[in-house]
Amino acid sequence: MDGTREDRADAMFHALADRTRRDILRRVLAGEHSVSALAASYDMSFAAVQKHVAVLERAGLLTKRRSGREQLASGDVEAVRSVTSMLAELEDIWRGRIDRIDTFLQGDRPCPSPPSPPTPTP
Amino acid sequence: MDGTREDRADAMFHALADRTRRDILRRVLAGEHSVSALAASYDMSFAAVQKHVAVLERAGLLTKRRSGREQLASGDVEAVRSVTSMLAELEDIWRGRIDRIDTFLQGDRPCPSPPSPPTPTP
DNA sequence: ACAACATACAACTGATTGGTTGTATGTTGG
DNA sequence: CCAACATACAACCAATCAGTTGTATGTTGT
Repeated sequence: MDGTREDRADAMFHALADRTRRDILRRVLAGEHSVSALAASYDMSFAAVQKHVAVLERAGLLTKRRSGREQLASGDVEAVRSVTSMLAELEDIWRGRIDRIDTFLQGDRPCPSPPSPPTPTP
Repeated sequence: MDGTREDRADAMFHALADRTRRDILRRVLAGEHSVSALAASYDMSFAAVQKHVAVLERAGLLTKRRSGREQLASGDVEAVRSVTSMLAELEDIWRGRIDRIDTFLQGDRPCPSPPSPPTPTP
């Protein structure tokens, strides 16, 4: 049993499930920002913003790079794309349902239950 | 001040940030399932699964339809697509950064700070 | 050197979450 | 009718979360 794939999905969707973090992600996708520059934009403590940045970093959506005494955060668009591809998988599953209905209406084969994903029982 | 847009995003990403819920979503995107049929697939109580279904429903990722004594759940692919489009917005912002660098390298105009999204301070 | 800045991290709090059990309400097949 | 089924919902619990304050550590400009 692996789980690292699903763990990554957990971390990414969780990171995106907070509007402050989504806003931070927008800023760092637009360009590098130091943590304190980010913190200045929000009506909360520096430590709170720092934690949000850490959540985004753990999820891989953001990377940090030292520059003197500042820590410059930058959004990782590849990580965003990997989330998009997870959603694309969901769409594919849905498309599979339609295809199954099509073949059924054509009297083709008796609905051969699609290649269901690992079907974990957590 | 609205917030409903961001509220929807909160609900959707939160709903997706749990592997059991993602698994349920896969199943109901593939085809209708009653809540008890879903519950039978997981090693947790019926009530727990029922709550997961409710979270997905509140996020709009799933709709329920009564059929006799059963409640049939079906995945809403349009909602999945709306999440995809939120991610596409993020990618666009990133693309904007690249474009700005391009125009800068062309000595075009002095980086006219992109049309930053509402920039809320939560 | 040192004061101001940028960051990191620990400890605490209230709210939310994911899970449980128990109970109540409809629905159906025989 | 009624027993078995499908769902709903409340109350509770442990864990996690989002925020706070406080303290420690490294960096820089003068």
